[in-house]
Amino acid sequence: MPELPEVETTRRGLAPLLEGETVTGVVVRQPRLRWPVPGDLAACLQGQTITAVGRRAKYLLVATPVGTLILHLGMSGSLRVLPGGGTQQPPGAHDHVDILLGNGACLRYTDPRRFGSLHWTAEPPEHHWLLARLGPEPFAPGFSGDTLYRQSRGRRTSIKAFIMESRVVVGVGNIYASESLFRAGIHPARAAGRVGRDRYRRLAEAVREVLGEAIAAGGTTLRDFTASDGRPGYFAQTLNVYGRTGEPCPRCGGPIRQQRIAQRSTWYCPGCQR
DNA sequence: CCGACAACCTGTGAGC
DNA sequence: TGCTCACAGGTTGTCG
Repeated sequence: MPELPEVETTRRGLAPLLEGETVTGVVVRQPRLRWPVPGDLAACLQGQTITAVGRRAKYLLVATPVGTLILHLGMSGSLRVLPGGGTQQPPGAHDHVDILLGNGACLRYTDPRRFGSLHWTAEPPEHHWLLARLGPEPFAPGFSGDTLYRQSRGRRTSIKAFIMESRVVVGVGNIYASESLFRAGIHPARAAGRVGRDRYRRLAEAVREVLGEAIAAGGTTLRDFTASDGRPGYFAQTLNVYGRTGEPCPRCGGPIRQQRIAQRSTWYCPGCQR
């Protein structure tokens, strides 16, 4: 999926196209996503005017006066706005949901692997069970090296698994975990509880830098991500270690190593990261 | 409570 | 060319 920068890129692309529009219809072709699409989604959204498109962690929040559509793109999801109610582009096998808008456009949700989800809530979205236990946003004051240090005391899990925990900080997925740890000079397999305060301060800064630069570049293009306007992101060109097995480390020139850590492929420089 | 792992899906690319 | 296998951006739930 889209990691946080891709979701934020999608949000920025969608917001001006959706805000102020009224939902005139909802077509659900495939309700079996990560969680079933609510059967009454059409009834909830019908006739509502979209007031804002927000984001919490990797969830997109489409707000209306009476409730919020909570959308997750999973590993392979994407959203596009199509003109002409989408009739000019007949839905493909993985185009699971269309949300029709008053101006004749169509918000189309596509997700081959179906790890994404759509929820509706009439409550403030932060109260929803999916969002209630999330940790701080990386750019919020609640996220810092000091909080990382405190939370990690006694933790024996790898620091890579630790910074990918959504209760610790949201938005650090598999790509940016490797990239952040490289910038901070920390070995991804090191136990989280055995990293000192100064190194956590560097890590917090690295997370903000990496995510911030990726957002500025419009996200990372890998296999199947494109921004909502169809243009690719350009951050992939600036990845230091992710997917670069055997290539020279940009800092020391030694070969980048790949290792399975926290059940996911992980890349690091054994010379620069301790 | 903690940590490891399975599970949910389809598509793609490598290797034979 | 075609088959099989490993792996892919996420997250919850379960088990020991």
